[in-house]
Amino acid sequence: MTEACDSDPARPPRTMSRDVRRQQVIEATIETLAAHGYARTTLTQVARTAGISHGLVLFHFDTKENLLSETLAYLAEEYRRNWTEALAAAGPAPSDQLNAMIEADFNPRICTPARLAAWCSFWGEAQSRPLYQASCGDKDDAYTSILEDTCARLSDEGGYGRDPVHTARLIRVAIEGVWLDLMTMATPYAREEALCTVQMAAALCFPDHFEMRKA
Amino acid sequence: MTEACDSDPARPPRTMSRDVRRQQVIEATIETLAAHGYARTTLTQVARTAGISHGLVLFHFDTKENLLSETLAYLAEEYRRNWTEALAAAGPAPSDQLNAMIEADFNPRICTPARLAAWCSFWGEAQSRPLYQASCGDKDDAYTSILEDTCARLSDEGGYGRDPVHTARLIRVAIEGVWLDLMTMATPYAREEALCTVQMAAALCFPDHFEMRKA
DNA sequence: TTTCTGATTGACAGGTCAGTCAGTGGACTG
DNA sequence: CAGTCCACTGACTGACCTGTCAATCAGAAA
Repeated sequence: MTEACDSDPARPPRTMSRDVRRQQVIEATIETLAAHGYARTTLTQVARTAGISHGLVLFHFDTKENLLSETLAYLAEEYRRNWTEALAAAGPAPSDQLNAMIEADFNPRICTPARLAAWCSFWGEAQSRPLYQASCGDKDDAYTSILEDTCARLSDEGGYGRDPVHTARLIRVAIEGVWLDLMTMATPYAREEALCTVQMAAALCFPDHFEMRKA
Repeated sequence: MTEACDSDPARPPRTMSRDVRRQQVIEATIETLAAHGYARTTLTQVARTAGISHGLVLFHFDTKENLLSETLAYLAEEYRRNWTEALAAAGPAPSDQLNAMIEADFNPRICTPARLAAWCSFWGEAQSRPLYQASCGDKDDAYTSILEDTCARLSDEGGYGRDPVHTARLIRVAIEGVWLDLMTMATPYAREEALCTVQMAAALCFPDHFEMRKA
């Protein structure tokens, strides 16, 4: 019985503020989804990962369904904020903005094995649950329209004459495709390698603004 | 006791009836996965879809786990045979072969909503189940190496100087990405439109051999 | 200190599901 | 016709999981 030393002043307090506890449970849910998959994610397992009782999980989230949909919303919002901030930090040139959006998707902070696996779990269930489909779809709708706009401006600026809708779609599906690779392959290639693959697509579309890097 | 002579065509089709029933159950499993998602796929639901008792499902497949992994193997084999046959039917030119492999992935027979949804269900669980990961991975390994070889020959023939590994990967992730679109979008674009997106990627890589069609 | 409030626990109820099993029925055989 | 085989059924069991609830506990307020 080596309970954490009661004298340790750094030990987290037994009770926590509502928001802190909720975020902790959501992070535990992401970990559990990644480790066991959607079908084997139980409240008891999430609670164990978070180091609390399963009753407390329901105290904060009412139902399992609600916990999962809030977790998805959390991931979607995290994703949105990530590329929004990257876009704001990038230069005004369309090529800089396009590159910023691409690189944002491979930011080590959000492109972790656990988060990718959690996304994949939700995709697998989304088809049969309109609630999830909405979250996944909204995430993409915003991203897509900005991406199309950026591609349109870059195409105009460089005189490429590309159709922005199809160009943006190609880049977006390339990103989702390498994500799927990173998730489902037994020994996936590096995140850097994944980024290069997408940048290769951009270089093929806009050769004067992107270079074909080799991993 | 001699095994039923499944090699003897004159014999009454006792074993064949067994195979027919098994395939029927597997098709019902695919339907159920698509309609309810992996987590809500129960033996009772599969049995109801197939119009039999749930005891019979277990009679033929022993365990639920086994039913699901056999369903995945069935899908993987169906996928493999589809592109293999397409390749055999195509002309010998690398560009014909590449186009055949791409078009095969959008063959209406395998690119149905139910099958795409079933694939997605398995992807969502594969991360936490080495058994599934093997089936998904093997499927891709064979496809990838042929695709890389075809890209290499096409690149040589046309003097494109493309790196076959990265080019093949881009085309493959584009395919997987549009598949994911078709699965997760509330109102996805047409299958024909998806095919065009992938062919656009091929046209960017090999402009003298593919044309940029507009949907 | 006492009181109050809200976080936290864990036992429990209700329900679902995978897997078991004894028995049924139809087809084939002798 | 009697016997055998085997696909097939459906009631049943044991395990597990979600959600409830009364009791407990920690910290803030009075």
